[in-house]
Amino acid sequence: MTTTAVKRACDACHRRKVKCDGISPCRNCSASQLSCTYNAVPQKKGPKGSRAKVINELKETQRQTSLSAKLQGGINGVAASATLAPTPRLLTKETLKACIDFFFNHMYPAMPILERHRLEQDAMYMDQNLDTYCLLTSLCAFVCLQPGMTMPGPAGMQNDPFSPEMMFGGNIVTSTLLMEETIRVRKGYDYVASPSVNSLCTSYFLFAVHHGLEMHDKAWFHLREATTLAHMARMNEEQAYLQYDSNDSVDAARRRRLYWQLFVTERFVPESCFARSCSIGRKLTNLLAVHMPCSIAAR
DNA sequence: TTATTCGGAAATTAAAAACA
DNA sequence: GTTTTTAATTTCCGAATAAT
Repeated sequence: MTTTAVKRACDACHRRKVKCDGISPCRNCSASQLSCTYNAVPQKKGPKGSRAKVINELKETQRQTSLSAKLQGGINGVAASATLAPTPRLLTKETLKACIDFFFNHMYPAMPILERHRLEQDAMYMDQNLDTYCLLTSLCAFVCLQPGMTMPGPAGMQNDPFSPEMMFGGNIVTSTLLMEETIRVRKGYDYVASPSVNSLCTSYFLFAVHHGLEMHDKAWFHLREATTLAHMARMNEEQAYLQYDSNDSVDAARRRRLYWQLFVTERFVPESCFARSCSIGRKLTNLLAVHMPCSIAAR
């Protein structure tokens, strides 16, 4: 009945949800004096992962949240802690993007434990996956503690649910908030049963954040937790990597680096070091530069 | 009145599962 | 291998709302 859909609508028509004629500049843009661009990168269509994945995830989160709502007697005493579900809009897309950028621009060489493409793919579904959500909140908590990291402020958009003040200590507040969010949401699902690489990274970031905040006992706890999870995932056995090497070399490489990261951190950032305040980022950079084989640190 | 916004139906696409 | 089923993404219709 109607005209056939154009294969690609321009950015403005897409936003406005109006029919685009697909030429440049399109009629709508010309009419409203907008510059007609086609910059948006189309998402991959079609199912991702196993078919039942989403439905099972939804079931699981529903089960967990109803369960935790019952179990939770109110840890902080405030209404906000009635559930272990993620706090809506705590972690904005802008903040997340800024943190991911900062991580890969400044921290990645010292911690090559994330793979950018995978991370960005995963990030799109963080609302559906608690494991991913925790990884991202802990990553942001860690990144926003770093010297030189400025959080995206209210200048651009006005949606700033936890408005990070651009002054001293502002990032510490944000970091603490995100760290607590990670820990809280983590209680809502069983990340120990079959530890994923992401939950390992989450523990590692929790370690790093606590360390940065001078909470050394808890830092140590999370580092040990990460190590324990790594052993549970048999990351100390070379044989365990063989299956990944053939199927998913990116994942295998990540596992190897992560294991080394843990190994080096645990060995060279012992309790004695906790007594002194030092920038974990700088320290690890130095340590890893010396102790990590190039083949592993490379990329 | 016309212009704009946006919920959501329909179409499109691609991966997973089923089949031969 | 090919076909079917299913899920994710896209376009854009048309009702609701805002502007004039």
